[in-house]
Amino acid sequence: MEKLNDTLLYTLDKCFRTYNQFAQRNVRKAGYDITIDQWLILKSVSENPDITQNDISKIVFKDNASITRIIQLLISANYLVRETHPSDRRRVNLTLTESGKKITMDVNEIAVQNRTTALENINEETVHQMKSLLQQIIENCK
Amino acid sequence: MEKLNDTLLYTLDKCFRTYNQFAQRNVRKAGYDITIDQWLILKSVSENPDITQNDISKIVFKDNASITRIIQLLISANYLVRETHPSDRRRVNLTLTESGKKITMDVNEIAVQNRTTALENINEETVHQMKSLLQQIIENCK
DNA sequence: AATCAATAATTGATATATCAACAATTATTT
DNA sequence: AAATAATTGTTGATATATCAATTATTGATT
Repeated sequence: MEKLNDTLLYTLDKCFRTYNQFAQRNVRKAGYDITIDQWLILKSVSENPDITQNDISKIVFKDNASITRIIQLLISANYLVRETHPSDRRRVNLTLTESGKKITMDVNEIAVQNRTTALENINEETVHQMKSLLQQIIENCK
Repeated sequence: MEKLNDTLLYTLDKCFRTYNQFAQRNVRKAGYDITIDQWLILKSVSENPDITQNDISKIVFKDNASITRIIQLLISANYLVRETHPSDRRRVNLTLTESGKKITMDVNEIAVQNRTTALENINEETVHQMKSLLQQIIENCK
């Protein structure tokens, strides 16, 4: 039985978790009481104002149920407003509040900085290569 | 504000989740009622019989509290036995039961197969490159 | 030996992940 | 139009993630 930590996917796991913790720590250190996951949802609403929760779940790669619950928190934190969609009453209409807009932009700056730090000393070409590799793995897992 | 899904770390996230779901699905399809995370813990105990929970948490890159709780489940599923450590009573002594040993090996086979599938059409050299890149990112996040 | 610091593990609180079951609404079929 | 299917979202149950606080024990200091 091969050792646990020899595999690429172990390193992938570790990298993912390390980066997540790093990013979350920095957001908190900057004084924002929001998780990266919550921010990702705010961001996708801000980028696509007419988005459905189902679409969000695909974009951020999470379960529908998780999205519902994260959105409930964002509403009670007063970052989002939910109304029923005018033309399709199954859907919900999500709108960012003013403080929702503000925190989305503020945290975005931190996120950009996080990525810069995380990718320090790694050149564009390598990043590009890696992306297509990851894409290949994603395809293989379907 | 740049688009969500352009970044390397978004792809990393997606890849990680896709692989995890893929792997979990296959384990379940094979009839084993165990999560990948639980299996990882069984595996690290089997590889290091005298391991502490703290060490496990470092190896599988999770919080101490998570490890405690996952181990509680593994004990009630009768895959693990917990006793106090003879020479240090703060520690717990973890031992795999027979069925624990069996499932660890069985799921290992599936895991090997999963990795093979996930890494299909990707050559050794590229995998190697990617590992060191991920390692670099991990370093950058410290 | 008594005190203090460090280590190992647990517990509480809250957030998220996942699956399954469900309700409401809309779209399609007959 | 009525029946059926598909879509959108919610809820329940359970597992895991994370932080903070806590207990028990051991190690180090004085």
